[in-house]
Amino acid sequence: MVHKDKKTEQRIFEAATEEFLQKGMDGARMQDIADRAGIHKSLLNYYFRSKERLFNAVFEALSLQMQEKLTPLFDDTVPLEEKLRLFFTEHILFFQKNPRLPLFFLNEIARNPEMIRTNLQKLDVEKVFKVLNDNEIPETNEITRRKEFLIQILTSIFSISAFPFVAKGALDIIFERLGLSFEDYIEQRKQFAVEFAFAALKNMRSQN
Amino acid sequence: MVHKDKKTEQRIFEAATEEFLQKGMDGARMQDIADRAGIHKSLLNYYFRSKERLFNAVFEALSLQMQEKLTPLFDDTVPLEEKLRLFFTEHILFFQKNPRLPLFFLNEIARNPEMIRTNLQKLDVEKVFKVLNDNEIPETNEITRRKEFLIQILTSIFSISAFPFVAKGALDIIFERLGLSFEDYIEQRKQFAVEFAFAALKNMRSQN
DNA sequence: GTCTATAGAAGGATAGAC
DNA sequence: GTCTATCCTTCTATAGAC
Repeated sequence: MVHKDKKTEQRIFEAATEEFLQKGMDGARMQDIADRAGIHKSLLNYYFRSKERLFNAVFEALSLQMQEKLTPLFDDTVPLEEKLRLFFTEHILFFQKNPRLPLFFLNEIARNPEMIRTNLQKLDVEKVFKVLNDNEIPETNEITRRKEFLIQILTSIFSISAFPFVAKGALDIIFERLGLSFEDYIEQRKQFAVEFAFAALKNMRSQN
Repeated sequence: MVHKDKKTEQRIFEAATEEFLQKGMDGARMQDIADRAGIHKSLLNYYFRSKERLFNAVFEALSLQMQEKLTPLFDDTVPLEEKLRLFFTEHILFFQKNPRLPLFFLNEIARNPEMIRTNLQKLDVEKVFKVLNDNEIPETNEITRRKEFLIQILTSIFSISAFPFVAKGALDIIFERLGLSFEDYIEQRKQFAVEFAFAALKNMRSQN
């Protein structure tokens, strides 16, 4: 529930963010957003005109937030292992605070790629490549092959921190039967992710 | 579109599977399912009584299919690298044929964990552990720590093959800007996944 | 088993009073 | 700016003819 003393527009926006994150565009109800915000349904249309516009406002803010948090740039002088540690720490902490975000994000993109495409104009893809330095990537001959290889590595690294949150629902069920807790698992993952990724990169380099 | 010569019930079921996979429970429309099947809307209720029951039937069949395909058991005599190759080949091929399945699955579980829990009674969690042999897991002292460590490894391995499909929508946009294709990326991943996971496991073992 | 017709409910959006 | 009342559309589900 959103606090009463904030401006109505912001209360609506925050309530809508919660509702959309939890139920997605299709599952979210304008009535439920109004209830969360503690205001009348018709005010949603007064401030944001339609459900679609309200959703777009929320989605745009969230994807901007993700971009800022998830594409950190590292100095060349930072050693690889330390770089991975910073990378995973930042990612996992962010997802701990926003556990529903990755699944929401991927889901809405899949459901409506055309609408989303216009919302992602600002995404600076080149920045993603700056996460690793040249000397940390196994050598290859051609430029294209190298780009493809880098993408394989980056998606693998990213998946190590993002996937547990995307799969949280399924993992909760599995962990319950094994007597484990998701929270502990995530705490351990901060360390494990570094070791796993570092071991992989170190070993692949020496193989090449 | 589903073929006319099949039994109505099966045509409905297949049409519903397509619709639910594409739009999810909330976004799917009974009218659209009927259109896909080429029959009248009211027949959906005649055969499956309600949207919820139709969804449950589809979900149960899909999760059974996933379980069968995604928890292969390996012989102890198969070497680790070969085991990983078989594992990733089977997973990625399955996801290539059913690219929407992982996102659909994780999404529906997140949206409705209670309803889903009853649908997953048959999930044999212990089988998941049989993917790796004892001697392929870095050594730890306590039993619990060991179980936690194994889960870290298995979720990492699983994410390497599943995450690209979960994130397909976002990757499509990124790849488009980089002049890469998702299909090529997946083909390359069959080989890359083995190398990455093998390198990580090999190096973590020697570290311990 | 399949169709037509329609009920009944829910959800998004707007008009208008205050 | 905020609320009440209401419209209109969409969607699920059912009744009943064939």
